[in-house]
Amino acid sequence: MPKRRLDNDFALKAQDRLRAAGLRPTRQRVGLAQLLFNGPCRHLTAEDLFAEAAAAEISVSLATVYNTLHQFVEAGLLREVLAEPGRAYFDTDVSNHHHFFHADTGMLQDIPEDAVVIAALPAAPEGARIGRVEVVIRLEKAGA
Amino acid sequence: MPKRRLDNDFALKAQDRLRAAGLRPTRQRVGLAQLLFNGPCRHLTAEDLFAEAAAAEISVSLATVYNTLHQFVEAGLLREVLAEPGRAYFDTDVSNHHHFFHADTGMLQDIPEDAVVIAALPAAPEGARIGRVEVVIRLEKAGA
DNA sequence: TTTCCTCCTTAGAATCCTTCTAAATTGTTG
DNA sequence: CAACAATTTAGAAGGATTCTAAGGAGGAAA
Repeated sequence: MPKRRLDNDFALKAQDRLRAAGLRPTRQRVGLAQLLFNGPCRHLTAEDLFAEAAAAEISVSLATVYNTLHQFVEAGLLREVLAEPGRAYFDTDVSNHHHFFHADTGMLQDIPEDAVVIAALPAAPEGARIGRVEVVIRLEKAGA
Repeated sequence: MPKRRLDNDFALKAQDRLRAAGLRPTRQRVGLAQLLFNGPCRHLTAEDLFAEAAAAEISVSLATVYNTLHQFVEAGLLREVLAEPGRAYFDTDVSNHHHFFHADTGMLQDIPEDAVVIAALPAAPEGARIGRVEVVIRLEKAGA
């Protein structure tokens, strides 16, 4: 039984994950997948991930970070969240849930799925079907 | 009794509206307010409004359109809606309602308030209060 | 109405985030 | 290992929005 470092384990898992999604497990994609999916779920921007990669000495260009994030969204590995205009946030939690958005800090915070109960939805207009229902609760500072 | 053209009536209404919101009724703000608030509610971008102003021969710079839109949001005359990353939409309907977002066309469509019923919301985190609850229902093309 | 002061508008540059480009590299398959 | 297609890259390009510094306009008071 070959000895393995933890890093390699993670790398292998990431590889499988990518292959399962139909994405070639390149060095860059594996590295980014490790950063994204090892550890707890969180929200980040492309720049955030680019900085993390640099810190982790994973050599990758910003263009590839953008490409990879979109491919991961496409593949269902990530979700894109709308919070602020002019900046895209990505959520490593792809399960069905909603968000608080702290208007003062620009921070996103998860809301567990069952904390929001939607009792009625309209029918989709002709020719369309409902893809996803996204609830964002904007938060202001308390003493306003 | 002085004779008045319809335009002037609208202009007077817009002036009052601006004054009530604490905004000086400048030529540009009055013009934009007329474009925005005469006629049915709708969604538009800064560029849309800039083009409408040009078409209506209201001389105003793009910078002022942006400034004015934000001031109107601040004053509660408009709402900003999140739909696509990288582009801000403004909604002339400030009443409580939600939106369909057509993923293929980028179009926003209003949902009457009572078509979405939210039965439970989480409490706001410590130090914050809930500002607004925004529901966006993403629509895909039907045959997908 | 004239003055004065402040707020507002402006054109253009600047900035920010994101995508594109064309060339070099890498993964995969035979 | 060769060959091919997919991927990565740096830098340029793009689009939306904000900033800047200067001139212009509202309106309160004289």
